[in-house]
Amino acid sequence: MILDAQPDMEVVAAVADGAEAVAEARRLRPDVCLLDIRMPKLDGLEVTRALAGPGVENPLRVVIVTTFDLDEYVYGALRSGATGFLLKDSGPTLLIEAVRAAAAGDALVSPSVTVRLLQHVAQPRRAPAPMNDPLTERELDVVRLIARGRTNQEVAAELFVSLSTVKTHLGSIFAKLGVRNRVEIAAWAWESGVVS
Amino acid sequence: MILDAQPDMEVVAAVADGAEAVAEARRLRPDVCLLDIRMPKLDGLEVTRALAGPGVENPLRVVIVTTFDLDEYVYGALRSGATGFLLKDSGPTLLIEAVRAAAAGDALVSPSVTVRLLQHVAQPRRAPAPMNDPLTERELDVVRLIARGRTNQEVAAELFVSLSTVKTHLGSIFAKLGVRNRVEIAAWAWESGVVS
DNA sequence: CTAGAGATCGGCCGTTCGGCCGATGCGGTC
DNA sequence: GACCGCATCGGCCGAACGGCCGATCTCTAG
Repeated sequence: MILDAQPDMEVVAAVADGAEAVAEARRLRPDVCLLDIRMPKLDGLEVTRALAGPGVENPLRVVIVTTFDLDEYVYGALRSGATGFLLKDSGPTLLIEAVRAAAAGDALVSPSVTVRLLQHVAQPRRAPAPMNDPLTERELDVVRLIARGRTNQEVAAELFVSLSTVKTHLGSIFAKLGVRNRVEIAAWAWESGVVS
Repeated sequence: MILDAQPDMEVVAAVADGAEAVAEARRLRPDVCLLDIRMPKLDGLEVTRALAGPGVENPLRVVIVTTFDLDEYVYGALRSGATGFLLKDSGPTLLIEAVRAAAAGDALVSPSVTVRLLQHVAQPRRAPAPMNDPLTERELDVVRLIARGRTNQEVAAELFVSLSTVKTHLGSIFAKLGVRNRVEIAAWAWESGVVS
């Protein structure tokens, strides 16, 4: 009703489950699809992948509308190809704007969800592990290369030092960060924004 | 005018440059500040850092409103502490919603900007290996644990399988992702959002 | 019924990792 | 001059990793 009341919008179909959604969307090819996540037969993420996922030739614009504000849903939806993510408490104004944005190829995400997305995009360096002892600049060089998957040998070559030196630095990093292997170094580097 | 017409909003000040913005915002402490980026004396990003940047004790909510749709502005604004980013062509509806969201501690970003942010958050882009072959659910279980720094032995214990099984899965993952060691798996997991 | 994909296991073997010892130089500070 | 943090190197060794082979079991699709 909200959308049909808009002069520039028309609701062309309403369906009861995910399988119907895929069938009707493929038949009618609407400008925008609104999908709930929890639906019978196929859930919203699977429908999204079918209609707009990577590898689909003429992807439709999909806006997810759901009551469930879970991070796994958000990332799942966006990775599946959704161009919008709305919580059902967003009000009619945002719903209309989200559809209009999707039709234009843009994306509108609920403000309460956006604020969490931005933390992942723009987080300044904050160590997840309590770091009483800061890393030296040289140790950070090693961390950055380790986090990109380089072996000790490759790190040594890229920093123009010997393998022994790299291993010494690694030992210091292990002690300072309180981690036990190089993958935990990589995880720390990604979480703290040392690499991105 | 647009904002003052809202029953739940009141414009308490309007200033001519960045220096004034900082002074008035500190004096009046409004619920939300709207800032342009290009301003005399201090630009919007510097003002944002002063009012809402990392390390500020009682940060204000800042919404950037600008005509310049540049990635460096977007990321700069969000890293500086902005809780919203609007383009001036967004229309009055989104402006009102952005202010309302900011007042609630949420964040609204222009749809045309959001669509680019989402590509950075949700698109697993990997030049050498565009993943023609998706990982199975079990392989993803292994990836998630590996990315958190678990050893093969620990992964085996947590998944209730043998060490051999973990190594077999790892071999498949190496082949599918086109990587050479477990740290590159971790890096892929963080980049693609499999872990966060 | 058959073929294939996926999950599960085992063994062998060379490479890499990480811990632990020690050592040298270089630049600061007290 | 003495001390100390930092970067640089070396050797040794056990554990972990990763490649390569083959194998069984289940489930699904044709």
